[in-house]
Formats: sequence, structure tokens, C-alpha cells
Amino acid sequence: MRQLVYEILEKQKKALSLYEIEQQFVNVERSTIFRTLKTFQDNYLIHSIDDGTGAVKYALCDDDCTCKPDDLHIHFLCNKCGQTHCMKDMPVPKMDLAEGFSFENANFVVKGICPNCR
Amino acid sequence: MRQLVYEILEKQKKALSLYEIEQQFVNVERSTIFRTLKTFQDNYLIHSIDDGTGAVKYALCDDDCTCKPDDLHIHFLCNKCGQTHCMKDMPVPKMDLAEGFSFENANFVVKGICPNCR
DNA sequence: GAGTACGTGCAACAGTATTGCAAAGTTTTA
DNA sequence: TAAAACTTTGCAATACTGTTGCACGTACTC
Repeated sequence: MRQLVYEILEKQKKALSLYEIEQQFVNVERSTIFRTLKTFQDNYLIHSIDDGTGAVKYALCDDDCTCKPDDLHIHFLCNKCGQTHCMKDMPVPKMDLAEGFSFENANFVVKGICPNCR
Repeated sequence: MRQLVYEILEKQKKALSLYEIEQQFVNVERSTIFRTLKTFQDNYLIHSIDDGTGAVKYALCDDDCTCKPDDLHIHFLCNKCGQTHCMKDMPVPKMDLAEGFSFENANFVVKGICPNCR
């Protein structure tokens, strides 16, 4: 199961939702995939993205990704096709927060139209 | 109703979820508040933030806010108390997207610990 | 005062995430 | 190798948020 889910994520360049992954199988329970993804996340194989569509999406981390703040990158959500792309070469910019705020994590989703939908 | 909801949002410096607003009332239906907030949004009085907690939060726009991409600012979610703050003086940085991607909107949520929770 | 428009509350529903439990499968151990 | 221990899976149920249909009541209009 883990291998299969991993392969699906590997094949895709984009981030997939639980539902989308489920669609790739014929007879696999959502909860099974859910728990598989959770295992992956716990072991830093994948990262999850909340792009605001209501469904969390998942994508493979790079080999050298530690899922630490330094590795954060921007995600792009196409308003037309709904696909979410990992912009792995675009790190989330560091912001100078106001006094007293400490940085732990960030979620930066840019929305617009992707090349395929123009 | 609209006045009451507006006043609640005005009093708070932070963004509130539908549920949190509901808690401020004794006998008001969720749907009523929901529709009130929707009306506000349609008329650009408030903006909604998806901070990844699962609940959309709402905050007043500035007087001169057009809710257009130029007015976007960063939001800060405290991982401890769960409160979401509007960093109205911190605009979302413009990113140079890869060829073919067009920018329409963005959501930038920084997570960490807020001054109150240190 | 009849008709119309608007706001509210109730109830139901949708979509996603999440958990409990038991069955099935796998590994370990004696 | 058989029993015990552990892991994974599928099913069903549930939680939570958001959303809508409908009916009722109030307020406005003519």
C-alpha cells in the first residue's frame, strides 16, 4: 500500500488530495490511504498543503527536505483547474515579524491561472 | 444583527471564526451569522482568512481596502492559542512566478507563537 | 390594509477529516 | 511450526465546518 501511494505521488508533479489519490485505486478505503499519508507525514516523506480549496493536498518532499522552516516553498493553486503545483525552487520569503512574534512555520499559496489553462 | 456582528469584529484586533462569533451571542443561529458575514464579504467590509485550522476566520478590512491583490497582507496564526492576527502593515510580497503562471491572489499565513503566549 | 421584500431560525445536508473496532495478514518467539 | 504479538486494512460511525431550503414573522410600499 505504501509503495503504491508513494508511486502515485512520485508520478505526479503536482500535489494530490486524499480524494484524488483514492480515485487512482479501485477498491481501497479512504481511511487506509489517510493513515498511509499520515505515516508518510510523520516520517517526513511528504508534506501537506492547505491551499484553501477545503481539501488538504499532499506532495513528496525532496530527498534533502527536512520539512523545517528553511525548506518551505511556495505553492500555486490554479483557479481554473484546481491543481496545486509545488514551486520547489521558490522558498517562502522570511518576514520580519513584529516584536514578540516568533516564527515556526508558514503557508504561502499563490492563486492564479496555470500554463495549461491559459 | 449586522451592527452587532460588525461591532464584535471591530472590538477584536484579531480574526474570528464563525464559531467564535457565535459564542458572543446567546441565541443567534449560525446560519444567520453566516449570511451576515457573507453579506459583509460581498460588500468588501471584511475579508476571510483560511489559516489552515479548518475554520475560516473573518476580519474587518481597512477603510481603504479594496480587497484587491494589492491590499493583501500577511496573517499570523499562534500555534498555542490559535488566534489569528492581521499584520496589516505587512503586505504579501510579490513573487516572480515561473513562465506561464499568472497571479490573481495569494494567501500567506505565518505560524508561530504570539507575544501573549510566550 | 394587501402585497412585497427582507431577515431569522430551524432543520437538514454536503464534504472532508478522523476514529473505534474487528478481521485479515505479517512477524516474532518459543 | 504453532501460538502469540503486532500491523494493516476495511467498514461503519462520527465530528466539524460550511451551506441551503423552507417557513415564519417583521418591516416597508403603495
